[in-house]
Amino acid sequence: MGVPLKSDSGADETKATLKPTPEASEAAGKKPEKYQRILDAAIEVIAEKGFVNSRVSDIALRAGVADGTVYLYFKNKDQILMSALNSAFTAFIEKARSETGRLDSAAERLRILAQLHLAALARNPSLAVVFQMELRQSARILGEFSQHRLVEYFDLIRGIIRDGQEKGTFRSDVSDRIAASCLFGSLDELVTAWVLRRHDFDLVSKADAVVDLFFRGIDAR
Amino acid sequence: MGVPLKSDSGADETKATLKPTPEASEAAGKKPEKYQRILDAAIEVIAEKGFVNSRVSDIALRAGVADGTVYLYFKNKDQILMSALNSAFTAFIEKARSETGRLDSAAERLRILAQLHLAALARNPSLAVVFQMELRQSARILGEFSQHRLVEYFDLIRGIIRDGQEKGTFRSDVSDRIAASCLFGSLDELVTAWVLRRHDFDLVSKADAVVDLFFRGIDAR
Amino acid sequence: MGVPLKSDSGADETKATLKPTPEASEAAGKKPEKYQRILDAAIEVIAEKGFVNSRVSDIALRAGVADGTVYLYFKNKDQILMSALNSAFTAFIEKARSETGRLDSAAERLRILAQLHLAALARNPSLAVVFQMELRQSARILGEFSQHRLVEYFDLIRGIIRDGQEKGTFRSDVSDRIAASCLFGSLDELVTAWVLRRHDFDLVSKADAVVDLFFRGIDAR
Amino acid sequence: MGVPLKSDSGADETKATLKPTPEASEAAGKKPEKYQRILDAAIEVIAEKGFVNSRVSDIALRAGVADGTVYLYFKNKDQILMSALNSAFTAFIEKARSETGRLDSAAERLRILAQLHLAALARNPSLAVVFQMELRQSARILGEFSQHRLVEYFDLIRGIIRDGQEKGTFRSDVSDRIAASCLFGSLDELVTAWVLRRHDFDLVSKADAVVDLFFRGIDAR
DNA sequence: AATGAATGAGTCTTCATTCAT
DNA sequence: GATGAATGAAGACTCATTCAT
Repeated sequence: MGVPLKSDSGADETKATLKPTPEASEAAGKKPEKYQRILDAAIEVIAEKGFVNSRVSDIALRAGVADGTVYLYFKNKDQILMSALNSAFTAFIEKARSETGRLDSAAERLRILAQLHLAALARNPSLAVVFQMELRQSARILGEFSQHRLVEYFDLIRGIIRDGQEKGTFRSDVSDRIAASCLFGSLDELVTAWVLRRHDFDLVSKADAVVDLFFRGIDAR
Repeated sequence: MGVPLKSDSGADETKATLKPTPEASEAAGKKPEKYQRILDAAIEVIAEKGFVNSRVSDIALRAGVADGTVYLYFKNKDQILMSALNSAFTAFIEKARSETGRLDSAAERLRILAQLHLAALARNPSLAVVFQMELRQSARILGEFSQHRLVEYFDLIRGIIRDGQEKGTFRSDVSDRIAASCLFGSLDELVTAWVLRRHDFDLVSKADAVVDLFFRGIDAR
Repeated sequence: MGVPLKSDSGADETKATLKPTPEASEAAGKKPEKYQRILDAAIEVIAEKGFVNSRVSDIALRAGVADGTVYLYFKNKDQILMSALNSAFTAFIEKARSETGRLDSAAERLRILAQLHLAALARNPSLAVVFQMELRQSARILGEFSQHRLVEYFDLIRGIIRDGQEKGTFRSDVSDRIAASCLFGSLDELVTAWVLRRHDFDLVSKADAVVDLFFRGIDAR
Repeated sequence: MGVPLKSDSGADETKATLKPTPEASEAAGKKPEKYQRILDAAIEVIAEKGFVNSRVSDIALRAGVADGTVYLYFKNKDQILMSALNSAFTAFIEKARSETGRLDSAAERLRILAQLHLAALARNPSLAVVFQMELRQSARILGEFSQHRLVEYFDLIRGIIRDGQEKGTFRSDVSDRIAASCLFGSLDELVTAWVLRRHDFDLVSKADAVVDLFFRGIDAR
């Protein structure tokens, strides 16, 4: 799974949409600033210890609030992870759609997408850890959330591929679903390796190699 | 990560090597039959509920033994998962090495590898779930096990790719590491989709499409 | 072993020093009242059933708190016993030092000490049971605690004896260590008998007989 | 409490009485040699780890028998400790009675008794540990055993003291019960110190000093 | 008689969640 | 809204004891 995203603190012009609408109704009348602080703390803590090994009190401590305060902003522990993944995802998807939308070439759009994917995670290593390590779990444990959001992302990729196929840029004898799986899987695996190897290489600079391989294949001819 | 494997019940001619060496010395003087039964039960239960949500008593119940008996064969709950991943991995790697070893063409070896990868997981859906969902977790939670074993697999793939590059079959302007990541990631993502979508398509039959895409790329020309 | 002490509820003028310093820093920001309640409950329960047969839930129940609450005040079950012994010991030693300090005659100081020893345990029969029955165990099981605290008490006794020897009140041909052992052992045995015979005689009133026997032996004439 | 004794291996002419009648009927038709081996192993293990921390399997291992075999000779774990204490006690008491019986002077009998007490424990340090550390526990936990056996010992001491009082050797204004407590307590405390200080002094040679102190106190003149 | 694999009852401890202040 | 002390359900693990061989 592993999914690109962009934390609260990064959006440019999309920021306005994200902050004020903390993808839920939880943070009703409370200070959204504290909501975000808890979310950021949660991502850090979960990245360090994993979701199951993270105590709500750890998160509260890191966020500088009391344990009980967490429950003013989140229904339960699961919702914290959910919200963190969700908000990051939303930010990423928004940006991905807007950035790729202004391009014509399907190939160029995929290249940009790959760069955004890697850049989003490279920018926030903690979030990257959470996405690569906790998302699959959550897929089954925390319900269908991730699947829905991932499907959005997959649909974006598949749409671009189909577009390229219709325009004759891409081979049409390949299922767009499988092609999307391969591209996503390639990027995802790269991020996982980057996480497991503790960021010992530059992630974003690998985008071109991956996309190039995806485009041209490994065959010598 | 997601990793192919083959449970006890699957090996053909390699079976002899696998069964008698239940990668552990734990089950010293006890019946290896019971060891395997607990392992199989564990895989099923973990596949259904996830590792953290699986009770040792669930596993014991499924295996038809008393709770305490589990601890005659495994040091603790973590070791059960560890052993399951490990034994399946070993079985897969052995088979992969032997099957690919008898081929000359690097391309053909990759194709076979992809088929084995998908077939191993398709054959044992529970194990597939465990690998796709729990392995990354375990990478961080249960220590470095999975990384070491995965590296073995990666090295196998990379070796074949480098061989193809040296023989001129594959492009040499692509890092073997990145290429291996892409191939593995593509297969892995396919399996994850298959798991999350509850096996609603035939996994093994997709091997050719993935390998073909990996070989030739998506570019129309 | 068996050691006199005085629980929270008994100090006269020394109370102020004892209560505010519940020899622990554990119960940081929590109500010290609850800390003491758990300690008292623990002493009662342990006195009745012995340490190993006492459930933490028994203690919690007796203290009128939830099981988990015990762990807000004590690190684990061992620490409960530790703290009980320690706090009682501290209270006794303080009082013993202050009471004997205001006397001149070594003989008189030993007599008072013996009375305090017996009185402290007679006053809190549960604590007496714990001291007579659990302290030796704890010497080996819970670490060196009891030894250190007992040494304090022995040193107090030995100091008085040496003083008497120097002043010519006591025979000098007797090792102060052995003499202290005999006096302590005599008192301790008396308390043990009192405990095992379920308090069927008045403990404190035996102090004079014991001291008298001890004196007529060690007295220079 | 702490009680003198003499392990199986030490009795001279009393041995015959002890071995063949392993104070119970447990070892019915089994080899008494194995019974004794288990008992000795138990004493060693319990001395090292304490009763509660000793596993039956530890004892079996040390005795060189299977776990289940222990239960052919002993009803349960408690009975092992019980039997160990009991058999040692019986051996000691028998010897004490016979040795003191052949003397006339009450003073001399007490002196010999003290020497036997210390010698019995000094001879078998493991047993000494068990007696000093586990006996009080067992007094309450394992039932009334120790009390009954201890009463035997106390009665022996008290009888000698009363005899001395009647003969005018000892002061009559001292309760024989208290005097016995003091003598026993003094010896017991000495042994405890010897155990806790890991045998860093010679135990038996202290007998005279203790008895001397006791005498000069209780002596009519 | 001896074995030792199997049993399963028993308990300490953790930690998400609540709620009185 | 914020706090954090209190709650108590839940579960991994141990080990005395049994019994089929």
